[in-house]
Amino acid sequence: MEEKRYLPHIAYDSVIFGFSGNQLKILIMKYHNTGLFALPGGFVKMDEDLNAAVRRGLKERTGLDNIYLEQFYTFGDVARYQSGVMKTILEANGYSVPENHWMLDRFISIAYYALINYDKVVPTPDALSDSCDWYALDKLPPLMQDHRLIVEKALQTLRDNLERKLVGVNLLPPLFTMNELQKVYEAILGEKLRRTTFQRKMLSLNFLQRHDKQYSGKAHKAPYLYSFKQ
Amino acid sequence: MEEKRYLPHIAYDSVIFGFSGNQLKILIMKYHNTGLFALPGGFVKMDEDLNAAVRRGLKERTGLDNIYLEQFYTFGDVARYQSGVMKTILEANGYSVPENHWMLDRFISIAYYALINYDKVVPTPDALSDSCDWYALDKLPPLMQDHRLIVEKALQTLRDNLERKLVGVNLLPPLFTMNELQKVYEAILGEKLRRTTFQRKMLSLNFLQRHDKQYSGKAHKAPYLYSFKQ
DNA sequence: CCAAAAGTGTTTTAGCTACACCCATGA
DNA sequence: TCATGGGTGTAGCTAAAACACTTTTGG
Repeated sequence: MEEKRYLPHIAYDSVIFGFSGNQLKILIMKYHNTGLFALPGGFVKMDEDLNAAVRRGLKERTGLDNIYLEQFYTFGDVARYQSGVMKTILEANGYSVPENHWMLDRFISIAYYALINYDKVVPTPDALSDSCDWYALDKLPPLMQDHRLIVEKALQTLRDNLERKLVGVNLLPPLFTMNELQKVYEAILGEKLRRTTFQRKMLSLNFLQRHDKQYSGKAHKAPYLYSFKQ
Repeated sequence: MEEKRYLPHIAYDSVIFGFSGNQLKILIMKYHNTGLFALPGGFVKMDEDLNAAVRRGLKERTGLDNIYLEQFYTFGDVARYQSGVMKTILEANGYSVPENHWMLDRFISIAYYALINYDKVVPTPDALSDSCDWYALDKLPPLMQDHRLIVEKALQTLRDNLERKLVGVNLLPPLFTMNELQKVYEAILGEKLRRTTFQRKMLSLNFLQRHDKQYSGKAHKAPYLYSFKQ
């Protein structure tokens, strides 16, 4: 955490999406003894690529490599930064903070969103925080600074990209039912979709591989299992 | 240009699109005595919003306020920066540059694209450059650092946004013919479009206002003039 | 046999393409 | 009256939506 190891004035924040219980959820950190909630973020080392810094942070918080990751906006308003907030966090962790500490400066933040398989993640807090947990999008705690805005822009970008990119492959396990895939789309779009239309559209896109049926033990026809081709 | 006025390690670059002679063109600067070509860019003042810094730079280079502006990516690789290039530029302008000059450090660059009305612009070079001129996209000079990549990503983003955003309104004068609008779309997409299909699609989108015909003096039916509604 | 969910066949609708035709204009 | 480019009508095709129907499963 000492000065000169990281680029000053530059940070990143990540909106990490997972899917569980038919809901879209994101990872939120809680800082020690402050009641402050924040997106997982971090800094860029002097000799480190920006994208590599974000992947390093994701690895630390989720334990996962090779995450689907997309940069979507850089937040650079002066007003987004209040130096008092960071001072509170550092002092609550027992650091004595000089007035000119580099972490109290103004920061620009490059924001990314990530899509991961919920079941494979072990959320891990960092040194400054006492928890790192999943929160459903409609039950987020109040977030510090402009992090709420960052989440909303991430979700908007994800919606805009939904038709162009293969989103499901990153949020679902290797085998899944058509109904589960539909629930992912509904959670992202925030609206119900027609079952039959959805099924035909997905099949027509020709990226699904059909496998044996799954017998759920329920009193109805067993659904096929699917995986993503290639 | 002195230290402490600008945020270190942070720059922006802008891809400024204009439309003329049925071609898409962008503004390129040439640095004094170096043969180096670059995108118009700049730095962010300590107490200035990032977006405001970019608008300030655009105003200086084009004379225009209220430009259509969109941030599309932040370039943060270590390899994008070679300190020798900036040193060459500064020395060619008569500055004696100490080894630890802030402009020789590694920079992250936030990239924007702008859409402007070609006819309203007076391209203006800055203190370090001896020209600021329009270049057609297929006749760009070799650009320094990763600026070529930035241009290509800007064009790709513009294409992706073409269906979702009102692009023509920023590139054309207030009154224009359907044929001129089609030429804009063709220049952006890099392909020919069908005349009749294009006309009907644009009219069906319901954002065009039809005005009196324009008598061109040519030996054929005079086309209607259009403007964008609202 | 029934209820519930899955899968598919059929009809309807909407949008796009291709082609044709007519119109207006100045030489 | 001719060539040229502009505007629109129409038939045909394709993809999506809407609806209905059948199938499979466990109680």
